[in-house]
Amino acid sequence: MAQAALQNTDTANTPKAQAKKGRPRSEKSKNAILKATNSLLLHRSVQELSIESIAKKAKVGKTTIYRWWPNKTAIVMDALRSQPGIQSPLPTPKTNAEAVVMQLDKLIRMLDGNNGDTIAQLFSEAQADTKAQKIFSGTFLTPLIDAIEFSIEQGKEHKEFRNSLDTALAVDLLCGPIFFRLLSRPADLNEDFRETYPKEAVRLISA
Amino acid sequence: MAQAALQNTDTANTPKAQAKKGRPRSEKSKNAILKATNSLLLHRSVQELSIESIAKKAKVGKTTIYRWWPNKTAIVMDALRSQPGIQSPLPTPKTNAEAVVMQLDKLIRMLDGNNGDTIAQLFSEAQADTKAQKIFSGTFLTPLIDAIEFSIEQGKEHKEFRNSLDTALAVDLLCGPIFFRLLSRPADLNEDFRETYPKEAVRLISA
Amino acid sequence: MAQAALQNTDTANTPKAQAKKGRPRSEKSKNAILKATNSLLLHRSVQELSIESIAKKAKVGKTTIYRWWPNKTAIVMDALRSQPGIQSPLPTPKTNAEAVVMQLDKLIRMLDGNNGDTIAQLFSEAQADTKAQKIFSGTFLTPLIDAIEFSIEQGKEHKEFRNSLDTALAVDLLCGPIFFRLLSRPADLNEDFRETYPKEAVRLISA
Amino acid sequence: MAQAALQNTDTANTPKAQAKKGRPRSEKSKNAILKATNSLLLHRSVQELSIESIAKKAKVGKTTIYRWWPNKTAIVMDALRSQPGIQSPLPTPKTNAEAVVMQLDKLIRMLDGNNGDTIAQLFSEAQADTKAQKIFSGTFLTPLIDAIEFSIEQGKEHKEFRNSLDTALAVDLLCGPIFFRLLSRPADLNEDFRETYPKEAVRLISA
DNA sequence: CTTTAACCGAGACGGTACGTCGTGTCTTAAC
DNA sequence: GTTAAGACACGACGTACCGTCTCGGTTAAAG
Repeated sequence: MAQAALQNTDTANTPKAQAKKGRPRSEKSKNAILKATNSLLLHRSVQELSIESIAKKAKVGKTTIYRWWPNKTAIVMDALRSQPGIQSPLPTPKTNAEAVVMQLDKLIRMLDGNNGDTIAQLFSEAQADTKAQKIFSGTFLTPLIDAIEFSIEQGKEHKEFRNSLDTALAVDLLCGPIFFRLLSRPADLNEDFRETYPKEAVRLISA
Repeated sequence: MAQAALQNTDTANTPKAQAKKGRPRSEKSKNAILKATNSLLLHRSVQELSIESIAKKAKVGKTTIYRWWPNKTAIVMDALRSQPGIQSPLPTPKTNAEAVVMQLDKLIRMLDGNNGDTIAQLFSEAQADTKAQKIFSGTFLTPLIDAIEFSIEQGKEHKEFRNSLDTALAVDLLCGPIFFRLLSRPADLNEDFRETYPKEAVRLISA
Repeated sequence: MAQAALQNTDTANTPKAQAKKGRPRSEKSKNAILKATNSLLLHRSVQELSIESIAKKAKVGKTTIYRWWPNKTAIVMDALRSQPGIQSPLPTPKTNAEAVVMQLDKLIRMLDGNNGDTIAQLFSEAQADTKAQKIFSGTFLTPLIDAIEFSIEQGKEHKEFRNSLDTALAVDLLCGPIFFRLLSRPADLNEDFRETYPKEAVRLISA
Repeated sequence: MAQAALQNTDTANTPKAQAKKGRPRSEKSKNAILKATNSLLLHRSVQELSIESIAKKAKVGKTTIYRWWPNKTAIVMDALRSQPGIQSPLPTPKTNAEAVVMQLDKLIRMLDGNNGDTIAQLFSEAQADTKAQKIFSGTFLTPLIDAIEFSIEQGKEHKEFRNSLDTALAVDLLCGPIFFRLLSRPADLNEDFRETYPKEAVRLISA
């Protein structure tokens, strides 16, 4: 589901009883790094953000950063996730069409505002850097697409959508315009759009 | 019109007869720079492309590059434009709906292949860098959007599209899915998609 | 006496019966550290030798090293000492002049070969680092100088050397050339030199 | 001759008419670097001296340093050379023995004081680092040894020294004690030593 | 047919950030 | 209380590019 996007992944990786040796990871440093990252992103773009500046601001060694994150994209994704209010749960939808509407609404909400810029920039970096690509897709894009695909498939089974609907194309039709606005005219990704677009879009593919 | 996108701008800047003294701009250097840029882009991304590497490959002073282009984005846009076969003219469309289909077809054609990656990367850089933003929007995005908007407006006048259609939204609905594929699953931006999507999309907004 | 040089100092620090609590020092770790140090020094200089590499090679925590040795110089000195064959006893000399000759011969023997490089490098490190200075002087240099000074003083009492001989200067005259060769042309610190120099040097200061 | 030691070498490298392209080397930066180096060496050892600190103090890019000097040793040697008063010319000696005395006197003078420490440290670094070795030997040690060797050879021809004298050994006997003091008891490398040692040493090898 | 001025290549310049390494200290669980 | 493991803050390394700045040397229109 859409709320899986931006969900922290490192909660599930303590399978049973790891024989941990050595000094454990410092939660303090981790938090300082994420906080510093969010703070710096208020005034600069992801590309302008340097690992050194994060380390300096967080009063942390660069090594500590490199030890735990493979690249800048991964840090920024984690930093976004750590923001309170990102993970609001969706109310249970009655129909699959309604579920899609809610997912789109949530997506627009997430992309509107400061984080929108940051996510647009991450989307960007992913275009050039394979590593960033993987991180961004795996953490954000794939969960989002999967959730919508799932709702559409379900909707097809429940006869909410016609069976001839190409699921992949439907996802593009639903999400594409949102991202296109984000990337080309972010100012138009406003409340007005959020209120009208999701229903309109779902109506279109239902036809 | 769509063919305005990627159109060279430096044809219009010789207003009349500029009484230029001094050595004129070296066409040889200009071509060497654009050629080197295209050549380097075959093996690296736009972000990996450095001005120094262009200068070195083109056997040209860095100054010469900085004298004529404000930033990397501008060089790359020029380099793309300089490729033969980019500027194929469209056949005259019979209806405005057909015009839109042709424009979308051309867009997909342009984004499919090597240049697609490069354009995606330019789109990216534009997210962070205001200068790049201006160059990319002005040279590529705005002409594209304008052309489609124009066709839609004309179509509304000729009753091909309903008058209640929000032109801006229609552009997003038409172009968004294409760019979303480009950025999220570029492999799916293939010939098959090119043949089916434009008509389907126009059909949708005509409804 | 010269044989005091490179003599282990930690034999005297078990006064009687220390009521030691807790886990005793691991001899195994100690030996592993010294062995690893000697092994690493075969392929790299003292300055290139890192505490981390010793710890890794010896499969030992860095803490263990820092607990027992104050610095790299101390480890290396201990490692040199731990090599078999370093501590050959001198035969009893008949005269003090002969004693000096034997001490010089032993010194050259020690500096010739692999250990020569290492000692030269220790000598070096001592120039910059006060701690290293103390360790190196106390463990190697001072015992050496003291022993030679002692023999000369004795020799002056026994009329083997003239009374006007400046003892400190004599030590410089005897040892200086050896170290100068070591540092400037180590290849010339060979067997030939070892056979001729000590006698010649003592002859000179006897005049 | 001894005064060749520490003599700047970059005065002779403009053979005739170099077709110099590009921006010429900035003398201002060069001087700032050497000055900063000397200044920093007053309070720290050569090993403690970092390239970054030089760059910072001299307000110069690190690249500029790396462009012109291969390593720290080379910078420090140049910095020493650049000090005024280092290059005092020797008065013409009457005999070769006198020449040697004067060379030793000059050497002691050079090693006494702040620069002595620095040279001792350079001597040190040369023990471990092959590159440093070459620089130090070529710039300082070899010229010094050559000069003394030359005087001795001349002295042998003029019957000032006996023909059976081993020139290399003589150099060790003359210089060794000076360096040994420098490295082992630098405080004893004082004016008193400078006044008595050279004559005494030459007297010894003349015997 | 010389001036004159903009252009050109080369490459040095002060900077910033990179990702890595080693330092000496620290914090665990295991013995 | 020591040990192995290994995380920590810190600082320096040498490299790559940035965009700017001199140089000496073209090149062509203007005088």
